[in-house]
Parts: sequence; structure tokens; C-alpha cells
Amino acid sequence: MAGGRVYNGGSGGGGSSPLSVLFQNQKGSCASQPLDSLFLSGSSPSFLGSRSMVSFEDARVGNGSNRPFFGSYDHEDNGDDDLDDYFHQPEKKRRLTADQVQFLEKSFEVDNKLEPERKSQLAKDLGLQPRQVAIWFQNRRARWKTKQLEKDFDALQASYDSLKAEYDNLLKEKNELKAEVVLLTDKLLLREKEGGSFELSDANNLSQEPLQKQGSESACEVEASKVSIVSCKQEDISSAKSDIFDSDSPHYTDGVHSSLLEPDDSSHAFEPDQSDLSQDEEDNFMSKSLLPPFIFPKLEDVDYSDPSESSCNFGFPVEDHAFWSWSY
DNA sequence: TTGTGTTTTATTGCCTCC
DNA sequence: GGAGGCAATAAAACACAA
Repeated sequence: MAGGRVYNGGSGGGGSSPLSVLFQNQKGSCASQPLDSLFLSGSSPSFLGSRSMVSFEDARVGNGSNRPFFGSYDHEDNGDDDLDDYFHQPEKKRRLTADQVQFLEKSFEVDNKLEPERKSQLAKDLGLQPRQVAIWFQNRRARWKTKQLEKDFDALQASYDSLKAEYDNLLKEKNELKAEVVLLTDKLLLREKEGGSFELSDANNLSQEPLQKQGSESACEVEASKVSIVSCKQEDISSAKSDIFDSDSPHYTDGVHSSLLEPDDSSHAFEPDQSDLSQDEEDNFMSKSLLPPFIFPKLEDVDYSDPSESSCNFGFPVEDHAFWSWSY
């Protein structure tokens, strides 16, 4: 016996029926069905007693020579000698019979906690020591917890996989859009060189005056236009934005916006950014870029929760799509 | 039959609650 | 301080392939 711990070996509970004890804490109203059938399958539980180490003597006394006491745990040859040897062998672990386990399982389903009265009654009904019943419940709770942890793990794994796939898709989309930006910017610069520069003040006239019609200007004038664009203040952007969105032509405001193609650190939750643009390349690109910052919000600024705003919209209302239909 | 991995029963020590 | 729960672990019982 364990040192220090005194186990309740008493038989407990007097005349209450097994079911009344079993279901004293029952929450459902119809849960007695399985146990009823279990009990009613015979005049008395055929698994009374056990070969468990602790209850061995008790069971022998309590059941006399009642062979069914051994349940399904049969010896091939149960001669008297064997039986005698069996009873005199040193105490060993005995597995509970299938019926005993089934009964305990049903009881566990009703309530996985064991009150003293219920424990005593179960022990009495099963021919086990109350301690054995307590141990069985203890181990059963441990198994249940393990199973529960496995379930939780599987659920979390599935959730992770889903989020990972979503993240990968967004990353791919982001890179595709980056490539598109590069392409469009190249076209823009080419067009700028061909068609000359313009300043923000010209933007309002852009729709009426296509760039092609602007006369060719020197390269130095092109650079000058960039400077004027860069120096454009943020308040100009907001006012220009409304104008721009009324126009189907591209407009330039604060062309240098580091957030445009900057790798988003917050998007590294799963793995490093696989962007093919290095930071230097991107900075270089951005220094040349004349694109307004509100066109390219950071990825984390885009609210994907709204189905009406796909990542392709960059968080802009759908009605602003016309802005993207640049024609060259 | 035997070696090995898994499951089940039981012990031990620590912790919490009343 | 005792009772009981839990985690860790031991050890017997069991399953199964070679």
C-alpha cells in the first residue's frame, strides 16, 4: 500500500440501488437506458467480483465458488490445482473484465467525477475495492484528457493550415501586384520621357489634355517635374485624391512613399518575405516612382474581412475601380 | 516462441481545498 | 491535517509481427 496515503477501503452505501447512485448526479433524463440494459441483462451483474489484485480475497469470499466471477478472464484449464495455484500466486495486476469496464465506462459517461457514495456503490456492484474504482476513474480521466488534447491539436493544426494557405495566397497576390506596379511604372516613365513632364497643377487638366499632346521636353525638365512632385505636401494628396478619382487619368502626387513596396514585416508570421525585390532595389524603385501612396496601401492596412473589398481593390471601394483602368 | 510496442492497472509525490 | 485530484511513472497484461 502506498505510504502516507490512506485509501478508503470501506464498502460504503447501504441499500440504495446501483442506478440510483449512478445517476444521482445525472444531468440528462434518458441516460439511464444503457445502464438499465446493462443491469437488466441478468438477475445480477455477471461480472460481480474480479480478479483484481486488491479485491481478490474479498471476491473469493463474497462469491464463493461462483465461477462466473472470473468473467471473461478464463483459464484454459481450471482444474482445482490450477485454481489453487491461482489463488496462491503473489498479488499481481488483474485486468478488469469487459463487463466491468463497460459498466465503468457507462458510469464515466454519466459523470467523470466520482463522489464517495457513488464510488462505494460502484465498488459494491462490481465487486471491486472503492480504491480500484477511484483509480480506474483517475486513469480514465487521464486518457480522456489525452484524447481531448489530441482533438484540440488537430483542430489547431487545421486552423493553422487554413491560415497558412490564405497567407500564401495573399503573398502570391502581393508579389503579382508588385510586378504589375513595376510594369506600369516602367510604362509611365517611358511615356513621361516621350511625352514630357507635368506637375501636379497640371493634373486637373490631364483628362482634357492627354499626355501625348504635351510637347516633348528636355530631360532636365522631366527631372524638375519629379522634384516638384516629391515636394508636394500631404494635404495636396487628399485634395488631389478626390480629383484623381474623378478622372480616368493617372495623377502624380507624393511619388516617394516607402511603404509602397516595402516588405511588410508584420507579414512574416509564417516565413520570410519571398519578394524578389531586395530592399535596395525597392528603395531605388521607389525613388523613381511617382505613384501616390494611397494607391498602394500597406498589406496590413487592407481590410480583407469585407468581401466587397478584395485585395485587388487595395481597400478602396469598388466604385473606384475605374481608377485602375489606365489606358496607354 | 520471443522480442517489442501498446494498453491497463497501480503507486508515488505533490498540490489544492475545506 | 486529511481527502482527493493530477502528473509522472512502474509494472503487468496484452497484441502482434517475425
